[in-house]
Amino acid sequence: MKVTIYEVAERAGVSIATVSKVINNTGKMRDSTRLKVMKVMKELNYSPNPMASALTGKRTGTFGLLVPDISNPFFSEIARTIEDRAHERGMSIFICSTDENEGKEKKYLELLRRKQVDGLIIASSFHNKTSLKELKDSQVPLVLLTQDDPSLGITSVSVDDFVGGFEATSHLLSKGHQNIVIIAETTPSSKMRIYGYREAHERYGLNFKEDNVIRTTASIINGKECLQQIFDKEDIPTAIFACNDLIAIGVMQGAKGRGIVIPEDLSIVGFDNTILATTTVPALTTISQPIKDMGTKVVDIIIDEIKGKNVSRERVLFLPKLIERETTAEIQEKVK
Amino acid sequence: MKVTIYEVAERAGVSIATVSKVINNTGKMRDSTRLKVMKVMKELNYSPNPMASALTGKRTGTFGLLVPDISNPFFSEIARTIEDRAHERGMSIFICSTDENEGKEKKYLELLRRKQVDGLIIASSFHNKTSLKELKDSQVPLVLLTQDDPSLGITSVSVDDFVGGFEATSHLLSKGHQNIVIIAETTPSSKMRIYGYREAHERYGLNFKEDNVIRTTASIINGKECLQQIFDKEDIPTAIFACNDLIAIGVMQGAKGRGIVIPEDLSIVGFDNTILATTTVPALTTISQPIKDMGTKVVDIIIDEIKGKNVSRERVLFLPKLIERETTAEIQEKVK
DNA sequence: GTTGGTTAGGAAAATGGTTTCCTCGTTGCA
DNA sequence: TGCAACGAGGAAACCATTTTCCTAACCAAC
Repeated sequence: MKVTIYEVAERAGVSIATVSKVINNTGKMRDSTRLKVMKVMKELNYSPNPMASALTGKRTGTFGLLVPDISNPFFSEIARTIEDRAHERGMSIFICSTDENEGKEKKYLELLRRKQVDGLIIASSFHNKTSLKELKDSQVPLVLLTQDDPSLGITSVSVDDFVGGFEATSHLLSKGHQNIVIIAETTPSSKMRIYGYREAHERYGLNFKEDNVIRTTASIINGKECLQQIFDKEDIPTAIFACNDLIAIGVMQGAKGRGIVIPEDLSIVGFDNTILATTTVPALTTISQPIKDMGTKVVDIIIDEIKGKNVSRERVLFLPKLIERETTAEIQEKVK
Repeated sequence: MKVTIYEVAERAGVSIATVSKVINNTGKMRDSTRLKVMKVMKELNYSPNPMASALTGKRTGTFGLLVPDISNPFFSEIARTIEDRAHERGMSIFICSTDENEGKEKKYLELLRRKQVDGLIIASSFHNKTSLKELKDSQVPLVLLTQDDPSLGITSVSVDDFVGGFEATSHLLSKGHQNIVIIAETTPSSKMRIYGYREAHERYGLNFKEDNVIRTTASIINGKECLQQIFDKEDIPTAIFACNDLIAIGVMQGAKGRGIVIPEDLSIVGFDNTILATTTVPALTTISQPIKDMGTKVVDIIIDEIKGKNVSRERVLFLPKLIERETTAEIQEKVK
């Protein structure tokens, strides 16, 4: 039922080898022949079977995208730009949500290899560095997204987390806050944000307190719990820098439950600038990542790698930007 | 470099035919043979090349999921449950965002056919009924998700939109609202919600006014614009039923810009119960769809169809549920 | 007119499986 | 002991391509 290369060949009065050459634009032949074949292909609305091509070693035209969780708005937003760019460039993507779980990471990697994806975009932060190294050594075109571990020497595109952490913290410090808690994930990018937080403190001549660093994983509920935890202690902060919007929102909800008024009693800065940051009341001050640029760039890079260009490892860092909305205020207001 | 069926056959001292039979669990053979082959497969960590299998007419183990926009939280949440269930059952998915755009729908359909997906889950509401019919006739296993057009006679799983519209409106009516505007999309499911809205009015002995139906497409900005539009007219409603959370949030933002207080001045009900409904302040009263159940069910159905079971057309309707939060109030409060 | 160099285009192997017969050895029964 | 029936496993065709040689035709030059 599907039209094959044989039918095209027959109709055009040539051999399948010739048709194949027309398809791939290889080999030499008379223009008249090429044109004739192309005409027939058009007539028959023929397009080569990707499975068969893949079998003989050609690309599959697909790549895998590993994210922690596609239902997390940050990742669904970036997935969308990746999807668009990929299709623009003739590729399709398999999306897998790993939940940052080692078992799933491994399983999906296995699966994607079997599907013979041409490349891999990894936005899930492999806690297991070994498997990442293996992957790198195994020749599969590979780009890290949203995480940037210099020690691995893998091409990556991400936001400058250090700067992001620095900006967020500086913003808070500039408003007079001195006791700022940072709620971070256990990922490398969070680590860099913590360094930025630390650096900002130093610039302001303040000491970095290890106690002010809380770790959790990204979810609203976790953010809420952290808030509880923080306010159950005696040393209550005046500001919180949450390493992503989900956590920030959890914090906001927790605060509301406790009758803490934002930003008067507590300033909050998030990270990612997802759609969620615009829908809260008060709207969330957050650090924005240039999602669209990042998605586009990462696709372009992986396609280059697939095509064998650009063998040099590249680390692309986009600049984050503070989006000031309504969850941060001068410390004085509180004193009032 | 990849281990093939030939190597397995050689190591096990059998022919590739036998190995194939072991893989597919077909044919007769001595248990000892089967075991031996299985042992070798394990040793070599062999798994069959899906491309080769697909070439010979077997399934590819993939299916396509067409959604309007994966960055829309409702769809990313449902995509996640679909993804999980699909992987559980050994399938992978290609996700495509159509933006409800005819050109893209067509393009992606074409693409997915070429990729020889085993089936299609369509959550994007094809305005072009013809191509949906063609699809249906073309034998590809097909399930509609989130939309349910009885006239098409295609297997579908969705929420009972009529009931949803009815519940949302009844809730508002029961709170004393008499002038309720409904902001709907131009999709079949919105149509059913409008019917529900209408039915609820009739039950309350109220007339249905065509003027109270506003149409737009799903986005925050559109919701905002609708609010403007509504309040620029002389006949101002006391409640708005938005056919999805995005629009509802737009309405809330628009209201805030105009100094309209929710729910005192205006009650709002959304639809979908996405994560967004929980993050607004006040939290959005909305109609929830059992996303997890729907995602799981749709995957199970499509797999049944792929396997050739369940040829009878099935229409699964899940019951929506009103989640009362903080954006709806008794009309009296306003009078006070 | 023969030789040699190009070139267009084709034959066939290879890719990694599935599947349809076949064959051959064993068993059951008369 | 002889024959049919059956069960285990293999040979080979097939799926839709790509790719590597080949071959034959053509032309120029000697």
